[in-house]
Amino acid sequence: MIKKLLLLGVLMNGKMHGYRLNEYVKHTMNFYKDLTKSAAYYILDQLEKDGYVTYATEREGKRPERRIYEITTKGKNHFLELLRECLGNYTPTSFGDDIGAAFIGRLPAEEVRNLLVNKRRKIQDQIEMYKGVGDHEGNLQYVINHNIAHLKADISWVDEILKNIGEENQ
Amino acid sequence: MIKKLLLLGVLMNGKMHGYRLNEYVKHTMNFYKDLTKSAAYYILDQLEKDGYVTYATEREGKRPERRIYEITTKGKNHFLELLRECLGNYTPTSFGDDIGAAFIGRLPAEEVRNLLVNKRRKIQDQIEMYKGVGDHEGNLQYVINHNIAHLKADISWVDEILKNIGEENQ
DNA sequence: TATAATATAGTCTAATCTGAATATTCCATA
DNA sequence: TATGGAATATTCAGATTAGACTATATTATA
Repeated sequence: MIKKLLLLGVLMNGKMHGYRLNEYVKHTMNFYKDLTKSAAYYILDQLEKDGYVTYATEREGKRPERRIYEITTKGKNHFLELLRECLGNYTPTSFGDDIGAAFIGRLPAEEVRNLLVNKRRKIQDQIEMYKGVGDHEGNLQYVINHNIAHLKADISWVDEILKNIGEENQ
Repeated sequence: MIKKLLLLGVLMNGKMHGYRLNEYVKHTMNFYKDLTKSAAYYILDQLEKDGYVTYATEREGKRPERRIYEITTKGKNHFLELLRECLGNYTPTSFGDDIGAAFIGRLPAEEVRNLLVNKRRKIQDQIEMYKGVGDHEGNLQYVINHNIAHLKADISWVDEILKNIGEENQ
């Protein structure tokens, strides 16, 4: 559902073929990491079956054929429906790293400390990455800020655990 | 992978049958919403095939048969491996709601405002829910704090957008 | 200029996941 | 005491996903 919204949303900007769509998501909407190539192609198929998009086949030089997807009127309406649903609801997020935290007591404090320092570094790298890309066009800036805010919350969280582990082990 | 860690982790506390495992995750580890009943059964099958768990079939009264799963030594080692991996790495999170935000300009500001107010309320409800459950045993408290921190970041984020939309539309 | 690496464009299979279905028992309530 | 709903316990078919694979073109490198 969210992935359909994503693909329809990109197609709202104009026609695009599958490969380009994937590149676009990968580079411009890089904050969303849950869409793989093949899933995108699969979803485009679904969207086409439901009449939300149509495609024309074309070929450039001797490269493989490609399908230029275009959103239909029905698709535009559907996009707006999905958008309303997305904006008016809250999608609860599961954090995989919570599972590790829940079982943290199963490893010696010393080892946990080292592991968490690594985690912290990787979170910091992500933050630098987002800061590095500079300003995005309008709405995307919201998304970047959102992700940075969450990453900072993660840093604080790791620090809280590190602090607690430190105290327990004196 | 994360789901295997979760199930093995619960089984580290002792034997349990599938149904009970699901109940446990649903109630005690309710911060993790990405494990459905049937997925859990599927993963238990996998774990059994890989020798990480064994099971004994039993029946209580005339209820359906059930499988009591028990973690093996191999399983315990695997659990620790997965735990190290989880604690020492950072799993990037994708926020579905970001997709909506990215296309926010496709709806009139007035409508967006109303929708976001709804979203905000739902986030607030989640926060109350977490605060309502009270103190958890040791490590789970970390996880609850983590989730509350993220929810608060979401509230601030929504407020930021609301503020911006307000200004644009004067 | 041969060779390697990357970009283009998408397909395919096997693994995984979801939601509905099954079948019994327990409990409340009318 | 009949009846409807929740709890127990899992299975199954069909939807979805991930990751490897195909095949050519272009660019970089030695």
